[in-house]
Amino acid sequence: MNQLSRREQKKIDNRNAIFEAAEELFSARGFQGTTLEAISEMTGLSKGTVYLYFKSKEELYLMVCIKGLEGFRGELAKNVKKKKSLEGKIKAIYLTFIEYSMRVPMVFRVVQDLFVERFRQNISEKTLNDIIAAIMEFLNYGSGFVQEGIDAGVFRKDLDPYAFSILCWRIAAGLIELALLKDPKIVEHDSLEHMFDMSIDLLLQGAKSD
Amino acid sequence: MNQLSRREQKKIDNRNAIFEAAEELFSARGFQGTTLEAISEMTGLSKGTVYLYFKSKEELYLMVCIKGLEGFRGELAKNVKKKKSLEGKIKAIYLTFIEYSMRVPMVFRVVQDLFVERFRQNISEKTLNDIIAAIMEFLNYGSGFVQEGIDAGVFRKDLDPYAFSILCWRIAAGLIELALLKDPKIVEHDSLEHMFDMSIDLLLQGAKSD
Amino acid sequence: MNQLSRREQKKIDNRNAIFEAAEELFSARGFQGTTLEAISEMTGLSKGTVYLYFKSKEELYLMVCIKGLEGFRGELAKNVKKKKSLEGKIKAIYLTFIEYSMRVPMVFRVVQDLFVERFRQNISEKTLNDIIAAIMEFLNYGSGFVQEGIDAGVFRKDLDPYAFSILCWRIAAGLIELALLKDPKIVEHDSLEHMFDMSIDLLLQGAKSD
Amino acid sequence: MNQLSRREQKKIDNRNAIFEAAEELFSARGFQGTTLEAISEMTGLSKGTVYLYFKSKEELYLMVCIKGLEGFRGELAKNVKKKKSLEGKIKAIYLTFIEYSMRVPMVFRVVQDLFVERFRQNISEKTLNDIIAAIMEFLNYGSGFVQEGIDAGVFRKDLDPYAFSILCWRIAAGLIELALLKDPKIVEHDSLEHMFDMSIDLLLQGAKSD
DNA sequence: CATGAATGAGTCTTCATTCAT
DNA sequence: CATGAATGAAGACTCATTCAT
Repeated sequence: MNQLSRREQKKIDNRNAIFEAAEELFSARGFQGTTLEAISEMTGLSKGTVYLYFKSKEELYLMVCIKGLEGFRGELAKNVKKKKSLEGKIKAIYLTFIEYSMRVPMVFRVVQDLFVERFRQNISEKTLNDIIAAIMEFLNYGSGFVQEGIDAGVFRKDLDPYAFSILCWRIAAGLIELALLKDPKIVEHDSLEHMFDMSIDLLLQGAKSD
Repeated sequence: MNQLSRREQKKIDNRNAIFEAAEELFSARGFQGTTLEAISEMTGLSKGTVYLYFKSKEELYLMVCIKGLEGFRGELAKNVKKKKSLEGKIKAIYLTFIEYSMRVPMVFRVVQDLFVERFRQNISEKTLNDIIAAIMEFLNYGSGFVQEGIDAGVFRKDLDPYAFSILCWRIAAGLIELALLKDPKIVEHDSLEHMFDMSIDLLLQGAKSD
Repeated sequence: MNQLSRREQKKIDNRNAIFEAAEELFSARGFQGTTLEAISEMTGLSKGTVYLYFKSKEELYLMVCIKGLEGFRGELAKNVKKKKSLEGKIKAIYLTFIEYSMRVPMVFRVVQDLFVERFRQNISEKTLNDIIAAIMEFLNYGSGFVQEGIDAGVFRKDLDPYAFSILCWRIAAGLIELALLKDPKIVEHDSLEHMFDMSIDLLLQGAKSD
Repeated sequence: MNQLSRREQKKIDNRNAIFEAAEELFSARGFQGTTLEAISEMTGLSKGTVYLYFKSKEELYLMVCIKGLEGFRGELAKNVKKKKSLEGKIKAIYLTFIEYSMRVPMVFRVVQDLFVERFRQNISEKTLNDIIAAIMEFLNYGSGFVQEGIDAGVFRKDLDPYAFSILCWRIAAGLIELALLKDPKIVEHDSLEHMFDMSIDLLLQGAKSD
């Protein structure tokens, strides 16, 4: 049983090693730019071994995306639950997205890429749709709260909840991109923290009625 | 001399043809996704000919980026000059950036790419700095007007002009990314136009004093 | 001893299981098209286990071939014995060959394969000669009856018994190839049954004196 | 013009070299057994070059098949025209098939392979259908003459022309396979020639009324 | 200058075989 | 004996780059 468990552990370790290497490489070099060779080198495993754990480069990519999205989903639910007010919940979504993207940039990068047409090449329609569906789920999650706010008279009647969610998402994404730059030639980190708050406050303020 | 000038003209035409094909293809398919084959097909010139004008695929890419930034600079100056009010000028910068990015996505792409490690690998330090300098120049250009606004009492005294510029830039970028998606699975184009206006109005409103 | 014999039985069972899976797969998909993976899956045994019983994929292939030829030999003897008349015996050989080939295509395949250079490459001279010897044994077996027929005045004096056997063999082979096509795009199975009978009747009629 | 023609000639030569190497290799080793490496080595050209002339291994394979079938078609028409009698024409088809297969064995082998299910793996449905269509065209060509014979009262009324064509084809194929064996361990060439005539005579005799 | 044929390094993927457990 | 994870040598195919014409 000890022996078995050592073997099993090795398998799990290998799988994780491949996964993590993939996360890092896909995130740094994108789908096309990442080679199986690089993954195998980084893990110290052979190329063939990668195929024991994932049936193709694309599946591996999809797994990385999905795992990241699920991690985000969990964190989101937790943080939103903590807040009572509608505004607090919406703000929590916004800031959780930013905070999670900063902590697990791979997911952000990978979704960001998929989202830009040119990186879609070589990725199957199905994988694409799976991920787009996940994104839309998050957008709808946010829209729900916005709608509640409209119904409660807190937000403007003429606000399109879905459009507002997208706006928030894209603004956050725009800022995260900047924040992820390791080399802060353009802006310091302190200002960024400030921008995160400033931007969501601005957004919420704009959404409020009168 | 006539002969010579005709030949010279031909050279210029060829170079331009390659340039334009490259702009379109790099912008639609990215660096890796664009093949020399595609460029040569689109221009009607041979693959070998491309190498007479540019010493490598990468050099061509950089040339295209740089030219795009210069084009943007020109357009920006022109549009800003048209507006009298400070707010109008700032809005002009914001919207010119969006409009130009939609029309010549290449420029937008190159700047976005800088954010991603993988593109830095293929680009020399000098070129990188050149492009970052160009970006900061634009940011400072915007900051100038914001500062004017603060001095004139139109904008809040506590506004950081540079940070505000960056915020505008990133918000615009987040939206452009979405807009550049040809396949509007997530949002329709009409809503986007609306978002462009909504976002800058929101930003300016947030910046104003009181 | 009971323990031992149970273990021994298990060994025999495993060997047989591998053998049968190999027969089915080699016959359906050929040597190259059959993977160890498929064999191991079909038997429920691991890939490594296959190597405990056979030292390579090729050895397994040869074993399967040889066993098939022996099976055919047995069936042939049995069916021929049942028939009293010379013609009946010859017909029995012909039809047993066809029927056996349809039921255990592997045997048929291996003999056919011998005709093709590519299979000779992977097979040792000795094995090749063994198989050719087996074929000639069958041909001579048939020739014997034909010779009897000539001696008895039933068949034409000028008939070459060995050549006639070969003719029968090749005709049967030509038809079997067609019949083994699972996808009856070219001819339906009913017509095939008819062709089997038609062909041997034609052959025997042609062989008869007068 | 001399220069141009030398270049053009080189292209034609290369294409032919690839074609011939492919014919030989496909015929000797089958589709799966033939590697691009082998083709490139045999021609002295690089692997990449093969792809300049044929867009895939499969296309090359298809080309080889088609060219062979067309060569056969031409020869067939010529030889059939020479004969006046129906029986002569049918015999001409039969013998032309044999003679052509002996002279250009690649085509025979390649078609023979396609015909056996296991070699179909890795070959697209389209290629397969193209070749099956060509085979059926030949079969129908033969059937036409058989039908004429039935209508003219020369052949038995109950003869199925298409089935008879197939029978002839398979018998011929069975004999050719044997004849193509370079190493005449089983039968000498003289006997084979005799078998070719014997078999068609037998077939025609069987087809005749009464 | 222009061409485009040729190259060969590089990419994903498969699979027979080995070996530590 | 049995396992199945790991390997690495191919294999088909792509593409930036070169070079003879």
